Amino acid sequence: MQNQELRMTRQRRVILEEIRSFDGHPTADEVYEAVRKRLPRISMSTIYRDLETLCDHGRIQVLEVGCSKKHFDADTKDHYHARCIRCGRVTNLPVQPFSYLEQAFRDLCDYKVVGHRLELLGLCPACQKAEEEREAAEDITDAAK
Amino acid sequence: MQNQELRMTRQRRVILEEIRSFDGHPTADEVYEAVRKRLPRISMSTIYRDLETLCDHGRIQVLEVGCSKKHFDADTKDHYHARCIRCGRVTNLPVQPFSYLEQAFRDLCDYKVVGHRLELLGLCPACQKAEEEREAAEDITDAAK
DNA sequence: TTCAATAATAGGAATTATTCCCATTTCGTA
DNA sequence: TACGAAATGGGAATAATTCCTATTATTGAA
Repeated sequence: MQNQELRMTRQRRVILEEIRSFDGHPTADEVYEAVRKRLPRISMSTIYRDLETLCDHGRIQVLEVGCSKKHFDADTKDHYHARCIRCGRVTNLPVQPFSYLEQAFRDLCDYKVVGHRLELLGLCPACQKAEEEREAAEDITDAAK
Repeated sequence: MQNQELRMTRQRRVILEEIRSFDGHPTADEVYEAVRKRLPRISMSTIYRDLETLCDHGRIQVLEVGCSKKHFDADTKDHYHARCIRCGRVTNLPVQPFSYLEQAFRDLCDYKVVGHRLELLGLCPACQKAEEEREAAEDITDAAK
């Protein structure tokens, strides 16, 4: 892959723009919903096909985080992510990847190491807030008994 | 969850035994194939249901590695894994998880951190071997031209 | 330009992994 | 042994993704 010639069709341009302006890293259906507002006739096949094409041409990368959906990232440099265990939101971690880890782990297994992934798990700000409100509501209910 | 009373039915016992004796950490369908040799009438629903039940009771853990399938691990202590990018095989990494990472990353994002996952990516021994053989075969083909 | 070859798209069917539903079976205990 | 609760098997439903195909758009040669 990675041939020069990537036809920048309207669909591909909008997909790329929406991934770039997304707060966090969207899944395929989040890309679809965003793009659909601008190109109402776009189809899910085009979303998936173009996401793959954009990956092949190094314009985006696919994040395989520990959940069932793929996430897409317009920043193609290697970096770590935080993932919300409640809503699935995926956000960048501003740290340089620890390249020495791969060398250090090389002797711990018989794999031919080609990379690593590090993922922080937690509650995103929005879900923390929802959690707190839920707890507050429960306290009121408990107190009323 | 995590109630005392877990009925150790024949199905559950065999599922647990097969996960324990598996080389690496099997997916649900690998568990199914293994268990089926001993209990030919077992159904996929039972596999999934019992895997979940065993998780709920802390007898196994589910590994959410960066791929579409869940893997199951009879070792419920936190640990890191290596995953083969070719065949998907998941194997333990004999290292203590770096607990300090979570504290260190806490200030890098606005998430309420509850854990982290580290995954080494590479080629497992079997896939390395297959790769080498494929390359050797290609060399012969090239030379014959 | 105009036309043919090529590439991309929309829409829907197919596939994969997983979950859900329900009638039947099994188990623990009264 | 018999009853009620829990577990099972089998298949339908769901979710994410991939595949297929007829139609549409684009490119570049005449």
